[in-house]
Amino acid sequence: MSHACGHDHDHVHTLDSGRIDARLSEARRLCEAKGERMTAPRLRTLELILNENAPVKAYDVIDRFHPDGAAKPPTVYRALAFLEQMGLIHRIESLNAFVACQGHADGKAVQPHAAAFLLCDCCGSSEEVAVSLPEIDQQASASGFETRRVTLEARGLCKACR
Amino acid sequence: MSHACGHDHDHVHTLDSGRIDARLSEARRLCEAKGERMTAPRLRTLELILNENAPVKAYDVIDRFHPDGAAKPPTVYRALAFLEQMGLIHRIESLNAFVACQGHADGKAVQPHAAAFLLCDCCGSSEEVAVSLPEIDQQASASGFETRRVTLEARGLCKACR
DNA sequence: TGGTTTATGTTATTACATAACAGAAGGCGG
DNA sequence: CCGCCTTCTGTTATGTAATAACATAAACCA
Repeated sequence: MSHACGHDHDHVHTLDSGRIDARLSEARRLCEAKGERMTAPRLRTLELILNENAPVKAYDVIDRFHPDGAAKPPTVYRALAFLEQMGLIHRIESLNAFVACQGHADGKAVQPHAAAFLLCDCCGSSEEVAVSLPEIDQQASASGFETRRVTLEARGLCKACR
Repeated sequence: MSHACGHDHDHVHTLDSGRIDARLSEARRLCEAKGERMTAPRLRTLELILNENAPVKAYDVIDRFHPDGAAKPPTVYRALAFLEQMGLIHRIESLNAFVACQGHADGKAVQPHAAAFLLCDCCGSSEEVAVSLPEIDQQASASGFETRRVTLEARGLCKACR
């Protein structure tokens, strides 16, 4: 896990394969429950995102998709759109990248939810946190604004990198 | 001011030229005060952003830069980076666009600040609101995370479009 | 005025994302 | 089982966003 800043970032570990398999199975079940199909490209895309516990670029998924050679962009972008709709991944706007939803890990709740992210500019790690936003809700109502989706991303340095 | 959704959006008005001139002068003064140079391409870029009171795409600025023909991308991207550093514009991550900072309008405070945005998906208008984020600050400290910059963007429908 | 720093001009390339259409696979009523 | 419809995938091409690298020019300053 080498990085732009030159450090090793041993603390940014990958999930072991058993853990990933468990989350892939869970994703399968979730889709089935919603009457949606968890197809091969969707599963492969999710697998590649779960392989990192940091946001992954679409073109990294594209490049790693096949053992020999890359996938075509639409294949992956379509899978990403689907996985996002299912609530299995989140798009990180400030990075043009995608990260697995932490709400599905460790048997936590599987409800779709608004999420906030703590994004380390040094090691690239991502932590998903749940927050309510009373102030912006209030400002929105005051303006007569109907909020549909909120993006909340904090960029900075994680504990290990400080 | 026609838009993708097919409406006219008369409520998304442009600033009159006197107002824009005032804000350009104010921007000049701000740069002078900071010992920075408000050059022609920077001023022109700011002018084009002030012409809309909605987020503007970089390539729209590029296309409109000269009366006859477009500017080269680096010219505009460099100006945008400068204006953002000066706190005169904000980047809207979820739109890949830039909007003038409202904190400089109407003689309000000129301090650099974290801002939140209410972004209408129908008419494209943007409203900048000031909010504090006690919950995410708290979550960040709990994780040992040092926040440097926060992106907060609410997408939805403005009062006029609802 | 000459050297240094900062900004711009220019060419080229890289990164990110989707349109459009053809074909395959799954679902379902007959 | 067949035919139809819908959904998903494959493929080509293109559109959109952003930056690298280096040459030139302008401002700053000793």
